[in-house]
Amino acid sequence: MGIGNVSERRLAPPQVGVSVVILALGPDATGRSRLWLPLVRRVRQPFLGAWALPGGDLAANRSLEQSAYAALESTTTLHPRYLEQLYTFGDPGRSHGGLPMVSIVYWALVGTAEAKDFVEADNVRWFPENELPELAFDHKAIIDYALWRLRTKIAYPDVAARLVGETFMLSQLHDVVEAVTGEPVDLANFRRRILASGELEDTGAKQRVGKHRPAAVYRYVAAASTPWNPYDWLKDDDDGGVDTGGHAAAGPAGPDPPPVAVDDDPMSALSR
Amino acid sequence: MGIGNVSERRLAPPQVGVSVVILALGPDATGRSRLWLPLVRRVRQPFLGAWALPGGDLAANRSLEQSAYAALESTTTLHPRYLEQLYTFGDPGRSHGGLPMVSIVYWALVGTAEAKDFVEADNVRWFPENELPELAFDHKAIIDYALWRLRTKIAYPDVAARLVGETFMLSQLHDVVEAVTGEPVDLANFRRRILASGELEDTGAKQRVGKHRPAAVYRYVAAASTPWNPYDWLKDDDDGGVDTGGHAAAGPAGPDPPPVAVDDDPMSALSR
DNA sequence: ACAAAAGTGTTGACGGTACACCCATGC
DNA sequence: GCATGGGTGTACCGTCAACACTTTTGT
Repeated sequence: MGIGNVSERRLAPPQVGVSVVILALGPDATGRSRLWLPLVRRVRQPFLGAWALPGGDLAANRSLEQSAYAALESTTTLHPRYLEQLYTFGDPGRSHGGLPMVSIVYWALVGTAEAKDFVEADNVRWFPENELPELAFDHKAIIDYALWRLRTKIAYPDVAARLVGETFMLSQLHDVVEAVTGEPVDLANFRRRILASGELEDTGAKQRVGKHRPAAVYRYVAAASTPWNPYDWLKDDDDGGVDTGGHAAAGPAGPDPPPVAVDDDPMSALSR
Repeated sequence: MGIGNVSERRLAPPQVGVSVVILALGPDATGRSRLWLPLVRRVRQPFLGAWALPGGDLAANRSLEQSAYAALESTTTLHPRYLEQLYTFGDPGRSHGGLPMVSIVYWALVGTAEAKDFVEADNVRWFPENELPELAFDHKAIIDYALWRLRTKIAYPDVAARLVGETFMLSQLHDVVEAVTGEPVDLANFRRRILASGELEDTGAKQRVGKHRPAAVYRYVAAASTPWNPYDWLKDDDDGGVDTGGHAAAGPAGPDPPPVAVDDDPMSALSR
């Protein structure tokens, strides 16, 4: 669009995009677990040819979450098991010469089980978190921020659980936490803490990994006081006073507000 | 702008606004402390005449924070002591008939000391949190969300401190916490916990409130591992790898990420 | 029997809560 | 002295880290 001079461009409404930081577990060269994320190669200026977060313009008839989901679909067929708004970036200058740009950024977790169908299309590639290429705009900083968020939340059973498959052994969950934090975690205490949360259910199945004692297989079940996001209030506003559930259980240092439970049907989060 | 039919309007870029939930302490009818917030009366459709959050369009040459600050200035001359991005709302239908609208919402705390100059302009009025009028759009839900955020964070010394004046007695801080949470808090334990945080400094001054023993006067001093926001990474990205400081001190259940320390000079947060 | 991972028990440090108590001040 | 809030002491309890220990499996 040919808006010519500077003063006119200042009045032009900023472009609004929705981007997603998609995180999945995968093996690194040595076989250890590591976080991977898909990036897309830019096909236009600025930063033509550079790698960037998946994203797109916000369509006016879609919710932010739907737009984030659409961006996610552009790089992987995997269903997100977790999708949460991360932050909105909109400072002038971050586009480095393009139009002023507001980016509403989400972060998503996808299960590791399915993560092998890393659809490597022409302009999409998965990178391990510690070997990122040069990134467009301020996307490197955004990814770092998303990783920080993940690391501060990985202690919560639901977050860790959404990085593995539908069912899992406790040792898997433990590996995930150690991979994400980089810190060793006492397995015995981890077991107790995670089980005490009441958010894991023993499926009854056993799984043998080596030639050793088989481990119990668990499934994640949402806690009674479910995750919580601003849309709950929006809904209440419309249909009047539904009990929002005891989020007070989270306590004053609780697992901060707007996570969105994307259960097993990923569309459930989109139809709110 | 005269975009006529529906399919064209869908393609129109959404309007981007920045709004602020401004919170201050004030007395209620019985003299108890209570949260107050300023609202503005809408002067155009939709929701003409209804009360709404202060806000404005996002100017392309301003940062989000600057825009939030500008919105704040439209209702009060008070300087924010705390300013943090709350959430971005952008679902279709929330504008109830207007253009599709994305609202990037901040929340701000202003000190109670100065809060008496509630500039009650024609179209601005302060309301106590429990006696809000009918609100435009989904602003009621947004305010409820901001209040929830405040209540989950009020246990942290810095948040509580920013709701009172520059200096204060511990009993004042205690009153604030009780007013915000609505729960009684053991004063003796509150003292110890808050002092143990290391974020309060004894000014040496004493203040007498009744005819009783005078109380020590404290001042808030930022902790070594300071508050933390995404812009830190953006800055690091530009000038290369400055140590971001030990935000790990917050721990896994820590006081979640993006608060913005608005010290005593409110512009300091805007020049980042 | 042995190796290796699954899973349990025990202890002690720490932080928070409840509540009794002393201190400083004005009347 | 006595009332009133400022400020301290202490005992108890729950949570969690550390780490020794037992159990179950395959070879």
